[in-house]
Amino acid sequence: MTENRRFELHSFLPYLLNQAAETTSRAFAETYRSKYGMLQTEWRVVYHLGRYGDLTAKEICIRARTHKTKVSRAVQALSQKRYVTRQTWSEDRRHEHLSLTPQGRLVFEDLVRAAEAYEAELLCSIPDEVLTEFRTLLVSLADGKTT
Amino acid sequence: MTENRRFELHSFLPYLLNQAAETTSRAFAETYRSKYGMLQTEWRVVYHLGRYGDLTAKEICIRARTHKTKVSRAVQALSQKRYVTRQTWSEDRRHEHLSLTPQGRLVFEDLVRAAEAYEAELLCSIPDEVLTEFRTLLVSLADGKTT
DNA sequence: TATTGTTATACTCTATAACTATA
DNA sequence: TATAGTTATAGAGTATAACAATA
Repeated sequence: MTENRRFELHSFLPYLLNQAAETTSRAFAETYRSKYGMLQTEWRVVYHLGRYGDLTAKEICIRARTHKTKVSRAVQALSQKRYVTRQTWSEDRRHEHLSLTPQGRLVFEDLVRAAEAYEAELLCSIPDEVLTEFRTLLVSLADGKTT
Repeated sequence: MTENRRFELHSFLPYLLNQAAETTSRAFAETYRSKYGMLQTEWRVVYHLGRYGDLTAKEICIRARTHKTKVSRAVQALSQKRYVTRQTWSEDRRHEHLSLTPQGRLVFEDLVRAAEAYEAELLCSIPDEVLTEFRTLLVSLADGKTT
């Protein structure tokens, strides 16, 4: 900390991260919103079902670090849109197996393609080593580790 | 883009930025919230008045990239807390000059110290060159520049 | 007509508590 | 009792339109 450098909000990391997150998320959110009428948690649920196969709501909560109330409402919305089906498991009727419908799988595949293309565009000018370092730093900040 | 690497949400930049922004912002927000009962926009308004001197609401909107409705409500709240005073300008009665009260200035100084300490803690293990590069990247992402 | 600032409204995201049905 | 999932509610952030007062 240099004593004679004044504090600048515009270099303050939480502020910068917020601005960057807002800008980059908004553009992608516009994709799943306008094409499929989905919200953020819905996209995350579709992603996890598409990427890891059928899961219960509980498993999605853990993998996506998302609270059960959010997952519950997302699944309800996705079910109404016919992107996800729910089936009570006979051995323990508290669990529901969630699956993508064929239509839901198409949505998943389309959104993954869109996400890849969008990220490639965002990062086209950044060398791989820098990007790796950047991601590592973001993960450690996200995990609340100061080291 | 390597063809045989599957897309991972957990490396997707908007997702990572969101997580990092959430974690780092929450900790600092807890400071101005619990000590002074302030919300995010209120802290930003106090910061701009403390850092740049008296301003009109309009000027804060421009500098802080914040919509006038948010600034309006923040100023109202700060005025009730006696951190900010508002004075209509005689030459153009549509403008209001906003100033920190002495109490508001103490809040500003305390929060700037807290922000500096918090950021130092967040970044203690990151070399200066990396940090500079990191900030530059965040600014360009926040500005929506792909280059 | 244009500008500064306020009010109203709605939507998204986050967070928590209380509830159900099952076990 | 504990667990999976639902419903209700509130706070915070974002966005837009309509408005009043002033120029």
